[in-house]
Amino acid sequence: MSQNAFFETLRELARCYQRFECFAAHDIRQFELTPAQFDIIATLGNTEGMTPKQLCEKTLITKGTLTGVVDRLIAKSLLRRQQSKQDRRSYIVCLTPAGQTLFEQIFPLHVKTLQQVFANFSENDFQTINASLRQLSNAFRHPDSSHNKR
Amino acid sequence: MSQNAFFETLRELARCYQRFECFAAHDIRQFELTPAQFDIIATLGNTEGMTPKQLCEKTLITKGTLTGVVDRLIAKSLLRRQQSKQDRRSYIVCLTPAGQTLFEQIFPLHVKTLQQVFANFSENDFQTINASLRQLSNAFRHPDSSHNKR
DNA sequence: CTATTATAGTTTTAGTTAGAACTATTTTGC
DNA sequence: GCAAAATAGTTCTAACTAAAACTATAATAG
Repeated sequence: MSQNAFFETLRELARCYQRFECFAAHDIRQFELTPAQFDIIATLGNTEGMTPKQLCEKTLITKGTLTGVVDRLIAKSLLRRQQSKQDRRSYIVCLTPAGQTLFEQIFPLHVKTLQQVFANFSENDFQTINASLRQLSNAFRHPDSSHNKR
Repeated sequence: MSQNAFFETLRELARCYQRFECFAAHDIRQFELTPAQFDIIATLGNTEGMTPKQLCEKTLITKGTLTGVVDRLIAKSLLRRQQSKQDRRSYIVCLTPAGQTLFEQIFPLHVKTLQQVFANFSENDFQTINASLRQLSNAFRHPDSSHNKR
């Protein structure tokens, strides 16, 4: 069983991710947003807007899911759709003024929380952690190549 | 912006976890199970069964969710509920013979896949990665203590 | 012993999720 | 230029998700 050291690692990975989600959700819920909704708002902040396809790539939300998340944010008047001139299948999603205002409230606050969380991390810590995460990520995209869309 | 090195790390964490989920789902779906269902089956394998509470702790599935997942596995005749004698609020969940058979098929196969994925990882790699993940996890349970249930 | 409090599990709600099938448009190959 | 293939987004389905409110039972405190 000791040759299956990956069990421990996978458990740690899942726990780590879940704690992060749970932790981040705390800040976010105070503004009546869900984590997915926050992800979209934060991604669109300080941009001229982008297509759903670009949003999917940046946020790791899949396209079928994105439609619904964007719909709900539009219903809250935080986003709007803007017709694209190059491609009639597509459009640009961007923040409304209300969305912009919300972004300016919530984003700095969230950054501040994270700065506190990571206050004791050194440059070197981050490099080690990133290397670890990349090594893991790469392992998961390896075998069949029929696996894995990301 | 360079002082906010954590952005990169958080993105890597999310990507890593998602790739793992997506990767693991591939094996699992071939047996008509969802990741959450597999998690339960794998946890109950080689045990005498356990209470929902214990299952929640081991699998990171929350209690409200667990009820539904267990219900669906019972509907597939892979699990059964067994009344507890000590506590009438509770019961024991365990594999049926069919569940046991499925476990014996799918679990070794999944382990084998993972062994391939991690074939090039050394003992030392795992230690480094685990240390990284624990450092991250600990950061997320720190601040208010009002955060974080896990 | 009884009232209070805690715990085990369920239900409800609103939302996210992946995957697959679908529509509309664009791009490509011949 | 037109048929075939690719791409952008939507819709549909089944399931998972967290959180909160709920029911039933157990443990505790006075």
